[in-house]
Formats: sequence, C-alpha cells, structure tokens
Amino acid sequence: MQNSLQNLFEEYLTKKSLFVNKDSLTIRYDPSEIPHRDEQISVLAQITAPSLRGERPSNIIVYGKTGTGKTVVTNHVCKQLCLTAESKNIPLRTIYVNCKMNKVADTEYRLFAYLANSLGKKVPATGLPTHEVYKTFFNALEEEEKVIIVILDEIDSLVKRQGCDILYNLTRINSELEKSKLSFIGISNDITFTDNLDPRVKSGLNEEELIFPPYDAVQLKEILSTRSKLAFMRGVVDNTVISKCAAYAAREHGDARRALDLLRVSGELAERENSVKIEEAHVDLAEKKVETDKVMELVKKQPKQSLLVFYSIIQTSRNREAPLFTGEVYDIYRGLCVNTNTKSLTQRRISDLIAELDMLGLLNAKVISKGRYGRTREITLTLSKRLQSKVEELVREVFSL
DNA sequence: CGAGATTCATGTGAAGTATACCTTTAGGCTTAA
DNA sequence: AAGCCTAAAGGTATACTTCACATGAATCTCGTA
Repeated sequence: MQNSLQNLFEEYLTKKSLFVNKDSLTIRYDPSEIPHRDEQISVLAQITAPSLRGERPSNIIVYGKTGTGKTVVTNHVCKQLCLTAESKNIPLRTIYVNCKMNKVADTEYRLFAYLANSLGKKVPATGLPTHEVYKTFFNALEEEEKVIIVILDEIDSLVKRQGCDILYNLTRINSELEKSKLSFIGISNDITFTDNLDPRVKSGLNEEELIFPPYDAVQLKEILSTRSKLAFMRGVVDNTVISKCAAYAAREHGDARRALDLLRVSGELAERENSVKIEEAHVDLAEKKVETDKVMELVKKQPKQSLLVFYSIIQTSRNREAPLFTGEVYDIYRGLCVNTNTKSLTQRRISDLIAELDMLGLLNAKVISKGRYGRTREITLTLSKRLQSKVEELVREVFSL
C-alpha cells in the first residue's frame, strides 16, 4: 500500500504535465490581455484616472452577467492604477470586497469590519457596536491619507439582504473625510438592482455606469485560445476542443469563467488518464464535473439547518413531478430533525432559509396564491437528478444518516 | 349569474430572546519605594 | 502608592423565536335579473 502510493507520486513527478501554467486558466489569474473588453477597460480607466491626481473618482456601477469579465477587468484596471501610483509615489489604494461571501461581508457590521481589517485594523467578529466599527474604519481611512477605491463585488446581494442603508452610509463617508478620499466601484450581476434603490443612494453611487455584454461563441473561442497557449504544452489542445468548450459556455449566456473552467478541468482529466492531448470526450466529462464542483462547493458552505431543509426538499420531490409547498417541506424537515437529533427551527425561519436557497440559485421558490387553499412558496428544484443525489450523499455524510 | 365577502396557508414585519463576544471598571493582589 | 490581573457589569451583533397582521385568488354567499 505504502509502496504503491510512493510509486504513484514518483510516477506523477516523472510524468510530463500537459500544463505549463495552469494558473492562467483560473479566475485568480490576471491576464495581460483581456480580449473584447477594450472599451470597458478604457472607460473604467478614464473614470478612475483622476485618482492619480489625488482627486476622487466618480462612483461607478459595473453591470454584467457572470463570466463577462467584470471582476477581471476591474481588478486589472485597479492593479495597473496601483502600479502607476506606486511608481510615481502617488497615495492611492484599492480594496476588493466580495459582498456575497457568507460570514465575511454580508452585513453592515461585517462589511465595515472587513474593510477595517484590510486597512490593518483588527476588528473582532462580534461584540462591538456597528458604529464603533464604522469609526475604526473611518479613522483607518483618514490615517491612510490616500485616495481609496473600494470595489464591492456582488453588491446586489448585499442590498437584497440588508437594504440600501448600508450603501447610504458608505456614500456618506466621503463628505466627512478630510485627509482621504473614497470612491466605489460596485459590481452587480443584476441590471435592475438600482431600480428599487433610494434615490439619494442611487444618485450618490451611480455617478457612472458601465455595462458588460455577454461574450458570443466566437469571442469565447478567441479568449480560450489565447489563454490555452499560456496554459498548455504545445499540441495538447486543438481547435475542436476549444470550440467545444466555447460552445458549452456560450450556451450559458457567454460565461467566460465557465469556459475557462471547462478547459482547465478537461486538461486535468486528460492528464489523469495519461493522455497526451485533450480529447472531446474529456470536455464532456469536464462539463459534468465543473457543474458538480460548483454546486457542491456552494452546498458545502451552507449551514447545517439549510442543508437539512435542502435535503428535505430533494427527498420530497423525488417521487413527484408537481412542485412542493413550504408546509410539506417543513413537515419532512421536522421528521428529519428527529432522526438526526437536531433541534428543529420554526416554520418562520425555514421560510427564510428557503428564500435564501432560492437566492443562491439552488432551487426556485416563487410565492404564489392558491386562492382558497392559501398562500405559499412553490418550490421546484433546478439541479439535475445526478446532482440531487450527490447532494443527498453529502448531507447523509454530514449527518451520518 | 356575478359582485363582494370569506377563507386558507403561509408570507412578512417587528419585537423579543439566547448566545457569544467585546470593553470598561472595580476590586484584589503584587511589587517597589 | 503604583501597577497589574481578574472577574463582574454592561453593552452589541447575530441567529432564531414569538406574535400579529398582511396577502391574494379560489370558493362561497346572497342579492338580483
């Protein structure tokens, strides 16, 4: 056993990798070229450029669906901005926050805590008054004596959860700052997100806006082939593979991240099979794996109670085509709590948890009225059968069912 | 027959509770003069 | 007397519960044609 493991590792080392630089296919990678985004880049650069003269740039909201390059472009421009500033000794700083990340920046308190933290101030996870955390952040800002650009990724989910007061407070900070200047780049998947915003907030935050259209299949192909040249050894990827990845991703509203994931995972699968090049079959396998990984990642992050609720929903809908209602799910959930020795939450809370699962895209829950028969959420699953059973498996593991 | 009232099942908002954690402060102990 | 540590007091955020009211179309009711 031990020996074979060692063999495996040694074999792995001697084996030639298909990859030269796998990082260039991940989302963390900042490519030097971002094809088909010249316009967005230059607009963003123009808007943020005043920061180099110590002026406060306008606040911007960046719209676009997932994988249209919002985050990459924003980070890219900010990085270049910072590099320029650094070389010329200009006081400038950018902070990136993802507002969707659970338990990181999804409330006002946590957002300020995160921001303060990234300016080097330690703030405890709980206990302080929110205003105190706000002050800590504010003072940290003043101490910097810089122009500071805060990038709020997935800002729409923050607003959906917490309302727009947070944004109001954020936009207000500026008028109180003396030594530093603050501006925002909000990134949103939802184009309609400013519609329900308080007009004061809207005018403050939405000084400029920038829209990222989805990529089409041709553009995706181009992106993929640029990146694949960086990522793979020569002759590993051929055109048909790239076309296939692009086609799959184009089907999903032109999501470049997905396309890159597909290509990377295809490569990994091919490598694992000791294949010398990526075959179309690998892409098909990768398509499944990418989807699975994405969902499983998300599910794993959910708190136990949400998992139980989700599990109840999957269980109930298994033998049924018709959509489920909150009440049924709650009954199943209660039973499950007894089985797993878990303290069950109230229906009120479950109602909120279901709404959260809906927000995460793990299911569809629509509030409907059934007339005489009351009002409820109509719940349908969006995951494929295969993924459903994967989730079931995971939940059973967690609760050792 | 049709307009308006009724009804159901649960959505939804507000206020309250439990828990975990924070800072402040007062008291007690130690130490150095 | 000054300095340091500790534990209690008083405060907050968050996740959840409790309470009370809101919702909205299918169904019922009853007056009218």
